[in-house]
Amino acid sequence: MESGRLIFNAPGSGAGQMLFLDCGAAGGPGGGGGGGLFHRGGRPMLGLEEGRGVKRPFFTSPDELLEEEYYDEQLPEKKRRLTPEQVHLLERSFEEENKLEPERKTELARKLGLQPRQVAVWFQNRRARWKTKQLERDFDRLKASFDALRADHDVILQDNHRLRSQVVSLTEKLQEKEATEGGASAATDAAAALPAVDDVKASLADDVEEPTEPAAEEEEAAFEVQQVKSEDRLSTGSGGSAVVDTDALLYGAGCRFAAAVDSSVESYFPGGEDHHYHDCGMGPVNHGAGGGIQSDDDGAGSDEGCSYYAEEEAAAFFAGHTHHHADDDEDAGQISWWMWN
DNA sequence: TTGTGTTTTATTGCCTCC
DNA sequence: GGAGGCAATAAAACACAA
Repeated sequence: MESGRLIFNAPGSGAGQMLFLDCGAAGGPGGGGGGGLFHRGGRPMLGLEEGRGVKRPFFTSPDELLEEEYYDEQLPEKKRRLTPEQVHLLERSFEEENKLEPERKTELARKLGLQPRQVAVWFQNRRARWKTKQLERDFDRLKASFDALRADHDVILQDNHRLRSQVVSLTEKLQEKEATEGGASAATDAAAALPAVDDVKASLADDVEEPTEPAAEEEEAAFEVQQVKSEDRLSTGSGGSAVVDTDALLYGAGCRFAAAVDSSVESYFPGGEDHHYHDCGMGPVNHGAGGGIQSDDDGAGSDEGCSYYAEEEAAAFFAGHTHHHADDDEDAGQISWWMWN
């Protein structure tokens, strides 16, 4: 499109209503923005004159718009919004397929009375908006997962504290008896008391999920170190048999969190070599390979890249913070930071 | 009316793919 | 090298509260 008369749709006048604009030799505005379309690398762009000083209301009656005089005097102005009809058709088209092949672009432009370039720009901006929304949805899902997991974690912590107290009091009782009575009768009592402690251990061990993923060697080592630390803290008697490993519980929770995070974010975060978002679910409809929205649970095949970030971060977070569980607010702050960064 | 925040339309520059 | 995509950004249009 060279400079000259451009066909433009009149806002509020329906898709078929055209406006004719006088476009001077378009000098592009410095930097982004500015009104109208200009030439860029051979692409047609719309150039609009500036500074007529008279504004036409967004919705103007068709009668007004049909008056040639009106156009001549009022129209060459700033950028103009598309009509609701135009937007509706564009939205429908976007729902069908969020990418625009040249034929479809031309056809849409013809139907809407727009420049193909305008259609392309609209799709581009629409994809950007969709991506932003998708990011928000992913964040909400992630936050919900985190909140649920945190509640779960709090319950487990409370159980843990209660059982620890139980173990300590039983141990103390045992030691008292050993000290006061001594001899065979105390040993008998102790033997009677111990199964209860073992039961506690056994029930807790059932609660603790084994890490299902083959953890990295470093993480395993860290896990073992923390396990030992926990045992050290608790070994007040009974040969350390009464250890309830909070860290193991948290490690299990961490794995569950990583799994939750993984399934939540994989719909957005880019994966593999191709960083195009559609590989992680971009697009309103999945039209064959490489395009459109994926359902929430069809990401299994593409989770190599998509899940990496979340899983690693979550594992690192829990591995590094399991012994800080007393300070829950700090943890919350850190996980929030992680989610925002 | 005016100031301010949000949305929409469009440009620019860079990148990737063919 | 051209075409097309995306991120960042500008600026007009719009919404809304004071």
